[in-house]
Amino acid sequence: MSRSARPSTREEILAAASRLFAAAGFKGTSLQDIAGAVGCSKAALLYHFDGKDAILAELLAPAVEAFRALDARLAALDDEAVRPAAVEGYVDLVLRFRREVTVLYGDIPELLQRPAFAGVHELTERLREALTGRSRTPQACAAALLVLGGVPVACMEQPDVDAGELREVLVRSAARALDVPGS
Amino acid sequence: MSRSARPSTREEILAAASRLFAAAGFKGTSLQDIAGAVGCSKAALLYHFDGKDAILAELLAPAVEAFRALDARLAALDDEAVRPAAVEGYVDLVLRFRREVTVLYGDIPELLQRPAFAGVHELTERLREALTGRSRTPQACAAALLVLGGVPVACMEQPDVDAGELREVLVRSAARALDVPGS
DNA sequence: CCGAAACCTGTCCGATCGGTCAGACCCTGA
DNA sequence: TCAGGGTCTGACCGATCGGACAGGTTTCGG
Repeated sequence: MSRSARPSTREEILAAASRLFAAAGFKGTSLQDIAGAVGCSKAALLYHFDGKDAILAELLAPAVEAFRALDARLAALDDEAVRPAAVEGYVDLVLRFRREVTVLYGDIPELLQRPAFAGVHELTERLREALTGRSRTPQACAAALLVLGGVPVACMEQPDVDAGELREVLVRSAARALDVPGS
Repeated sequence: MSRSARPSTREEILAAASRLFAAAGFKGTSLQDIAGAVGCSKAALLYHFDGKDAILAELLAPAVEAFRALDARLAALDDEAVRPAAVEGYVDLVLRFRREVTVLYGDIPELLQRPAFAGVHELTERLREALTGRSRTPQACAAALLVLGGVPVACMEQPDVDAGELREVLVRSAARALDVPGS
């Protein structure tokens, strides 16, 4: 009786939910969608899990725990050593839990497909090329995406900071990340 | 076109929708919520706009148009001049349309409040401090948020790139953005 | 003063959501 | 053989969603 020989329904549910949450977001995925992907009834999901939130919680538990472990590791370092360790640790964390992180942003793609955002995708694509100086090296692409995704977050999270000051520091940081000459 | 003597119902709807969309996301805001904030009936919204999507479209139209203008401006530049212009143009664009950009990420905060993400907010806060070396200068904070928001996007948008390679280039770009010594 | 257009409301609709429930179908150990 | 726990289903529920519709009220030009 090896418990992990065949994929149990429970594991199939988690796998399907992970895929669907990452593709269409948490809100954008209904229990019916998951049940359809697994090939069982919606009631079967709710037999194995105490609701939709419980599925999400179990799916993200390893990622959250790893985040907590990183936090504990960084807390033991002094102010000098903490910065490079935080950078490497964060990048590693995100890369290790790519799928889980994608769940967080999963609702955005569907939003971008609405008529209000018609053409924005192509604009973003060209902006990404402009940020790399129309180069295609992995280094340039990754840096461009870092700026593309980071600037809005930096602006959103600091709504009270003066726009002029924010502009100056963000342009400088972004240019450094991109290795733009003269920065 | 209506003359803007006092705020018309139509303008009140747009203002309330902008506020609510940014706070709770597009999906997270119902027509009933908007109507309640404005102080009118749900049917009144649908008299002034052809559905929920139309409200979003009108709300974001100026931002999309500005994005398009930036795209046209960048297209006329050569590969050398385009990079610094793209950086400044993008930062300016996002800062000018902070509210509109926030709508895109609006669904995330509510998601983060679910039990699955219990404690993650505090972890993120401490990680931000670690990335700045526990400093509080605006430059360091903005750079940390740029990295915090940019790394997941860079990982998500390049799912096929080898993790090891992505790790190396992201660590380097992030460290440069943060101005970490020895990068 | 009147009729039409603009504005707004209450009410209703079909669809879909997350979730509940009684019962049926196994498989297994006594 | 039968009892019982684990598994799963179909039917159903209340709530909420975006939206449609008929009709009432206000405003305004002729």
